[in-house]
Amino acid sequence: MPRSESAGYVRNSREDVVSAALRILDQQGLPDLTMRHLATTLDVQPSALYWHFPNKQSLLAAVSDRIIAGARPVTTAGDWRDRVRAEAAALHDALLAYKDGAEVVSSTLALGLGAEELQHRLAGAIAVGGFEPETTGLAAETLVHFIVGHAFHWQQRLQADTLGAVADKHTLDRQDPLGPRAFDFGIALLVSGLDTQTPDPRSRRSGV
Amino acid sequence: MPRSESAGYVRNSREDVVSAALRILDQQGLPDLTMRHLATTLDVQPSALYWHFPNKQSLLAAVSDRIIAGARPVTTAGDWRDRVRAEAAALHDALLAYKDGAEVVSSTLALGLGAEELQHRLAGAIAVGGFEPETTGLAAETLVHFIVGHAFHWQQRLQADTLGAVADKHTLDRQDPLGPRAFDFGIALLVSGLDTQTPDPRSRRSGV
DNA sequence: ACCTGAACACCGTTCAAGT
DNA sequence: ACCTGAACACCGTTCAAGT
Repeated sequence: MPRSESAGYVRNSREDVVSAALRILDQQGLPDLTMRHLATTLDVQPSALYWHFPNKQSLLAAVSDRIIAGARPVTTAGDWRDRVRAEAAALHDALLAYKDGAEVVSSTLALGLGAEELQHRLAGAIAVGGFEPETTGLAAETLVHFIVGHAFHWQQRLQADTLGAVADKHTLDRQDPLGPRAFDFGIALLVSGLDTQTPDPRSRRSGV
Repeated sequence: MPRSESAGYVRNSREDVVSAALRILDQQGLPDLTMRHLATTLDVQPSALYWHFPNKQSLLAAVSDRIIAGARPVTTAGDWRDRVRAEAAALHDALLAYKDGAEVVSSTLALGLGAEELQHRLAGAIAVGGFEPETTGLAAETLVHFIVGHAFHWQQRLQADTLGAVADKHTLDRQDPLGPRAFDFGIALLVSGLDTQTPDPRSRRSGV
């Protein structure tokens, strides 16, 4: 919350701005997250935002970081496969926790402006399996592309369904009856593909 | 090319508009692909574009379809694994053939407005392996997310490097020394994960 | 069948100045 | 340390009308 002091205007911290941006994102969506709209909800002129951030893209990067930081922590129980699955699920849920969250993170990630924690958490889980650092990094990158791509796609379908006034209750299931299963399947495919490279063949598993 | 006839203005077909859009995309990039700029290059008022497309999003969907249609055909030689790898490589190259191509296709795909050929081609290759239709569809979807996500990320890094005036010639390799290998690795991971589910276990392979 | 012309309701960003 | 005020250079989209 912005603290008002002796100045004749509201004083916001950088974190206040990010919080307000997240509120707009969640309640209205990315198209309504404009610098002007954001300024209005903060009771401030649009130009004031440029004291906190050099441009909109870096504001979105900060928003991305907060979305990823919201991913629940994961228990360290189980082998590397269980941990990868748990991290993947936690990050997936974090992307879905805010409207258009996956899209924001997707673009920030592509621009290389943030959200590195996504990859770090997955790499940490994979590393438990004792893979080569290079293999670990490559596998984490692959998982990131899948997780973000899936969440982006899924979130859009959810919203299209919400907006479709005429659509009966089963439209969503018909256009992708595999919706929720697609995520588990993709993760299973990647985990078993990685399993194929386990440094210790004695612990290798078969089947998905 | 637009044909001019007896009317007092240029007459463009829908395909002329898409071609002009692709030219802007490739030469200037997505941020410069505005309806107003596009109209200017076609010697037309912005409002004229709305006779061909209901909005910008559907124009971008048509652009996406053309980008995907540009993917080279693939030989039908080899088993399903070879075909999947070949299709994946062809689609990857098509996404990279136009500046910001992956980003355009990514958003179109998420919005469910086109680019279905991407998934169809991959599903066709996977189907050669004789998997259940549901498995085939899920695997194709997983591949699409990875391919598009990787291409998007990679394309942005390429351009960031091009723009970075001060960056020495090895900046790109340093920020992702695994760049070109990441794609092959991801595809290998997915193919071997899928291999794990081969209906005929006698043809199963091990190792990546 | 395809375009003009004019308008509406917006954008992101800069910069000198204020407190 | 954080904001105002005013401006610049843009956007996508609509709609009645023209040929």
